[in-house]
Amino acid sequence: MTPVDRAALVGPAPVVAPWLLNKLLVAGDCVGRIVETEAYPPEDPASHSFRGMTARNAAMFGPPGTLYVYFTYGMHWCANVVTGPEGEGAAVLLRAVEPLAGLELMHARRGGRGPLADGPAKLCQAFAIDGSANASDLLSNGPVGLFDDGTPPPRRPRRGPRIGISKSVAVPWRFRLPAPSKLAR
DNA sequence: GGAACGATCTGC
DNA sequence: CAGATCGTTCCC
Repeated sequence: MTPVDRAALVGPAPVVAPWLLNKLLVAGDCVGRIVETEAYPPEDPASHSFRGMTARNAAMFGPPGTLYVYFTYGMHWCANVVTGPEGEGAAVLLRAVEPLAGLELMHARRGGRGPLADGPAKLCQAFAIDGSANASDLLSNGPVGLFDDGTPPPRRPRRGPRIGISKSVAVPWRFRLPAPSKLAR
C-alpha cells in the first residue's frame, strides 16, 4: 500500500483517467476504491481550465497529484486529481468510489441515505472533502490521499460520454470498472 | 452592477 | 421532472 506514483499521473487526462480506476482514495478513517472517473484535458471546452487560470481553478494548474476541489450548484463539492505537468491545467474528476472502510462514518455524513459514494458530490460528502482540502497534495501526508494497493486498472474499462456537461458531450471520456463477472477479464 | 449558469442530488 | 442554493463568470 504505497502512494500513487506521481510520474504515472503525467500524461493525457483521457489516458490517466482509466489508469486511476482501482486506486484507493483515503480521507481520515474512510477508504474507497475508485470505480468511475472522467477526463478533463485543458483543451476541452467542458474543462474548468479551458479559459485559463482563475482564482477558482488555480489548483488545476498545480503539479500532478494536486487535489482540485470545486463548489457547484450552490451546495456540492467535487474532487479532481490534477494530471499532466504543472501549469497545464489537466484533471480527472472522481465520479464514484466503492466504500471499503469507514462505512458508518460515511453513512452518518450522508444523512442516513444510501448509496454512499456513487456520485462526485456524494463521495465528497461521504469522505468529508470540501474546499479546505483544495490544492493539497494527494501523494504526501495531507487531508486526502491517493494510494495503490497493487490492484491493476481493468484491462478493458467501460467507456462512455461524460455526464452533466453541455460542451463536448460526445467525447467518451468517462471510465468505469467493468461489471463484475465470473468469466476472465 | 447584474444576470445566467452550472463536471449534482433529492424528493415528488 | 423541477427545486434547492450560491459562487463564478461574463456581459453591459
